[in-house]
Amino acid sequence: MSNIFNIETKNGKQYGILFIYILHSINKLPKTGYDLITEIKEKTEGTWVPSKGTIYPLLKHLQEENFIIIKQIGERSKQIFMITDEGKKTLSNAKKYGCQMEENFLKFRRLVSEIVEFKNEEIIELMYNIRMLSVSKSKIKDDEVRYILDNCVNDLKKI
Amino acid sequence: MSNIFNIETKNGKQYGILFIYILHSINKLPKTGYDLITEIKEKTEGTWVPSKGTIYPLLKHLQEENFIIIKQIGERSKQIFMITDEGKKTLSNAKKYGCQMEENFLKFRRLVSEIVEFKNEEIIELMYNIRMLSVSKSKIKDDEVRYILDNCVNDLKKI
DNA sequence: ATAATACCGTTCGAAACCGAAATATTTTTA
DNA sequence: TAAAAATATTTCGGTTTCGAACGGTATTAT
Repeated sequence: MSNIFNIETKNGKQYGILFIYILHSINKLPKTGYDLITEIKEKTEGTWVPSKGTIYPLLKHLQEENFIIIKQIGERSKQIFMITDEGKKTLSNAKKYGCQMEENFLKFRRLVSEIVEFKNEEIIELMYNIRMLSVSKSKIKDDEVRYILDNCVNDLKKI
Repeated sequence: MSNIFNIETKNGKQYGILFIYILHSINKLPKTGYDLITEIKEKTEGTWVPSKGTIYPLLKHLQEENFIIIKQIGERSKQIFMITDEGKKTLSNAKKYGCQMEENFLKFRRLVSEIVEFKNEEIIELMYNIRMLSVSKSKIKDDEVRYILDNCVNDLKKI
């Protein structure tokens, strides 16, 4: 399942979603490993809670690769990490491929739709197209996308 | 990341997405391990390709648990699997919790959207409504749902 | 004042999955 | 006609992630 949540840049480098999220989050505000676990848990309402056995080794690795450094050490061996210039560059580069991740996820989700949602393959495909188009077109004309989706909701309600 | 791709039934049983997909797909048409790998690869356009090392042991396990049996053996040691009554029951039971996985996806997706800087909560919410309405309304009037979704796709394409 | 909980990090065995290598046969391509 | 590709399965070492156990301190609840 690695391809679904990985980004692969031009030079063949692969970054997992946790790798990217850590850089993304620390870029916004320096924080601890404990903070990151808590934040992800809250933001996904408990559906994704990376293990300590995953977070702490990965933070150490990010340090070794010079993407982050320890900004300060507080009480209880608290280690507050901050992003480096190298980390910012890597994050920025990875985000260029963010739509790749989005598309992969939507493709995977389409398969899941077949199992748990719709029996009609045509509707599955239509839903997939709406999702894909919404993401790409909203970058151009956000308002129009929202208007169209809102109309769709209203039409569906009338059934 | 187990919660995102698992369904957990009332009695605490957990089923992975691959487990469920295999039962779902074989329920529709008996097939081989090779067929399953190929099918998943095609349907997700290459974003998810379970490994042979994953599929074949899992098929063996499903057999041992009496969810599937070998319907026939063809050329090249081809093993065609079909679902059992026990398998159908388990599949049916798991599908009842399908919406659980959908909810998890939505929550996880919000985090992914933050990373890729697709910040439009309103569009995500509208998409969620469209999906919910489509599921429920398609049970009543499949044709009308398809018509409305098709119109939506066409409108989005015009942007 | 004490116990429970929350806040911190480290580490390693187990589980799940991957991917390569191996084996084999049939079909397609050059 | 021979080579390449596709169809098939098995297996196992390696990788990734988890989760439990461990160690520790500060805060909150009883």
